[in-house]
Amino acid sequence: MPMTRPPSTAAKVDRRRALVQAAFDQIAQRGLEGLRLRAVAVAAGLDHSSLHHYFPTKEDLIASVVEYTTAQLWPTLRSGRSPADRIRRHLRLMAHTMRERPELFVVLCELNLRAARDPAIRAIIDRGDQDWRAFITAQLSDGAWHRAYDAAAGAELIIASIKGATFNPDTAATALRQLERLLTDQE
Amino acid sequence: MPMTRPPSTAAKVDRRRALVQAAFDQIAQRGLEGLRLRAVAVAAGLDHSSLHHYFPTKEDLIASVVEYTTAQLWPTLRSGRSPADRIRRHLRLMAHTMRERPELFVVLCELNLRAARDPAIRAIIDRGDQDWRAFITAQLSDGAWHRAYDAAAGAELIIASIKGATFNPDTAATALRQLERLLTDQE
Amino acid sequence: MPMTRPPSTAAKVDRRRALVQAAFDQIAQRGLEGLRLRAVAVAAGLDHSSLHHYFPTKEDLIASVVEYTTAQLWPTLRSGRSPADRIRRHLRLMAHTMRERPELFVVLCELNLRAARDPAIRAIIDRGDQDWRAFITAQLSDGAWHRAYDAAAGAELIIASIKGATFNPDTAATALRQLERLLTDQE
Amino acid sequence: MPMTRPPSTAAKVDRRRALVQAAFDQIAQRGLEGLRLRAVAVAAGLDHSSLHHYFPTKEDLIASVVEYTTAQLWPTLRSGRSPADRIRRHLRLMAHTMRERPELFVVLCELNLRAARDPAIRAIIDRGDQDWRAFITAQLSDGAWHRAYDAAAGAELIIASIKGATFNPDTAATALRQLERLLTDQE
DNA sequence: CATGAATGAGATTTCATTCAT
DNA sequence: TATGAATGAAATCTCATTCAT
Repeated sequence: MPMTRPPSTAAKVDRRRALVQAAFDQIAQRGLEGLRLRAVAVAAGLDHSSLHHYFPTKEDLIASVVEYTTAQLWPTLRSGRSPADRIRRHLRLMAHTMRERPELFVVLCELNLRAARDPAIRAIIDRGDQDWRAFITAQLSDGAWHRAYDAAAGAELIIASIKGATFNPDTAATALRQLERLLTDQE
Repeated sequence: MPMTRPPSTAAKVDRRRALVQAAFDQIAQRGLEGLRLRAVAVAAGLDHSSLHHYFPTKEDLIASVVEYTTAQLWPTLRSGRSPADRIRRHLRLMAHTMRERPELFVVLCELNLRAARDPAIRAIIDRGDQDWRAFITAQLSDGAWHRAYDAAAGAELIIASIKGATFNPDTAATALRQLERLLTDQE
Repeated sequence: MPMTRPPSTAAKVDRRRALVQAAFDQIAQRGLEGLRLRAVAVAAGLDHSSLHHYFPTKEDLIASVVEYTTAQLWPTLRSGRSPADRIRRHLRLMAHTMRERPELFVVLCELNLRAARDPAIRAIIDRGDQDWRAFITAQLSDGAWHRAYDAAAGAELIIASIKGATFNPDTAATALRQLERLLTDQE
Repeated sequence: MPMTRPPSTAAKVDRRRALVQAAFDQIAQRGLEGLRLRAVAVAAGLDHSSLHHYFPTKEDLIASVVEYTTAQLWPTLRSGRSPADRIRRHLRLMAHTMRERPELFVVLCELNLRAARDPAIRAIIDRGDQDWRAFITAQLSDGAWHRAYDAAAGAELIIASIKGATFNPDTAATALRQLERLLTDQE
């Protein structure tokens, strides 16, 4: 029983989006390992064969999920009046997001892990990480950080803490709050 | 006529160990997702069916790998003369191990991720984490840490940093060194 | 807003021709087994769905390829002043064509093979074979051949030799030249 | 309902043979294009998954079919008292086999055709062809053939005729008989 | 105990074809 | 008329697991 939907350009974009979203959800629930194209297609409301119309291969779909996921995160940057304020806001926003949208970090974690073996994913993630790193380093260099310290090293610590906090969602906010305190007490 | 070697208890233990080690190696190389029982059996030098003799199900084998992996890490604790020294040593030892035996952390990462969906693995890992957490908290409470801070929160930060540092092996040492500096400068 | 060109009859015929030619090329390169309608359509410069407008089903397209292919071959007959000369020319022309346009024979071979299982194709090919057989038999009966021999049998031999020579393009000319010598030495 | 059969070594060989035979039959009936592993497995009386136990990939199975098929043919050589007699017997045996076991030639034809695009098959077939060519050339050089002619060229003609005769099973015997007459009349 | 043959469930991918627009 | 989205059927291959031997 063929369901006919308006195949306008907008619809095509919607379909792609729906598929990516569905794939994201699946990864969040069952992990990259448990990602099944059939399930994704069903969740997006179309035949598993049609999925290949939009994403010829599974890797293509995953790549889109990587882009989608990282894109969700970076808009959280950039707000705040001073460098120190921006770092503070960033840490809190991350902790907040971990509570509100834990899937985001779960999926990111999955992707980070696979990136270790998949250059294609590695590339996309690295791109995002570069921006992230640059942002934090800039704030630290710009006064959010005791001059005696190395801004780059500080950025690595912040990034590591955030990534690692993901593994224990319950205590993530606590850990990041402690980091914030440690950093601001240096000023 | 197949030669049946007398399966002494020692030999049996050796076989199990070999299988777990082989599984660990496979996970390190190909990820949990790429873990194939046949490959494990071959690497351990026996038939894939014999593997089921020692580990009836795949999950059983993985559980043993979890135990093996965590067990590799905790002996690294406990050395050092003062609490602050023990924390310092711990951080450096972790950074050192990340360089020397990165597989340990790769595998741990894989297992941590799966733990999110697998209660059995979750339990084993949590057990290890408890000890870890307890050790760090103890040192922090015991003077390794500025009194104004919360030892438990500090422990969470340290754990998160270490776990997260795994994702970027290149900058792991830098990040942890920075954390160490931040902590010790509080004294 | 898609530009709809007036599909004049001439253009329509051209489109069909282009499709058949493209299909022929595909078969030559990838075999009947590797014939993909989408690839054909792309090669002919139109949409895969438009192809179905000209050839409702894959079989229809193939049938047209059969006709096209056989049609390419028979014009090579008929020249020469005497029966013996015509046979000689025919053999040489065939050998020559095998070198110059090997695809023709490759495709013919593919079609011959499928003809064994597909009556529709069988019919078209047989029609061509009949003319071919008749032509050769006529020449042989007409003096190109030692009277003691059976013209029909000779025709079968010639046809078999030519078809079989296709399989080894390198030695095709050699084989056919030998046949020619054998035949003419009988005169 | 698991069917348990004696998994002796002999049985294993039998199973492989059965699978190759079944594959051969399938190719004879439906062509290489129509070869379906499931159908082969069913015809051989086992699960389609078990087939992969014996032949990891489809190509492996096909390779075995190529060997099996060519092996069926060459034993037909070598009998006869004189070179001329051996050639005569060879041609008649071929014609006879074409009538009695036409599948042999159908399959060979399919394989020859695919050999044009598949080097692996090409290699196996070429090996057989070399022996065949050598045998015929030897007989021709050895007196089965008028000295004025080139033995190698004669061999090519014979091979081409036999291969080509396959396409028209009805007239194959006629064509080959005519070739025989042509050759022997040269003596 | 150890082995290898066997299975069944399932995953990705391909492709001819159809249906609205 | 031409397009591209959608479908369903099917095909190859993988893998954990089980069962005789």
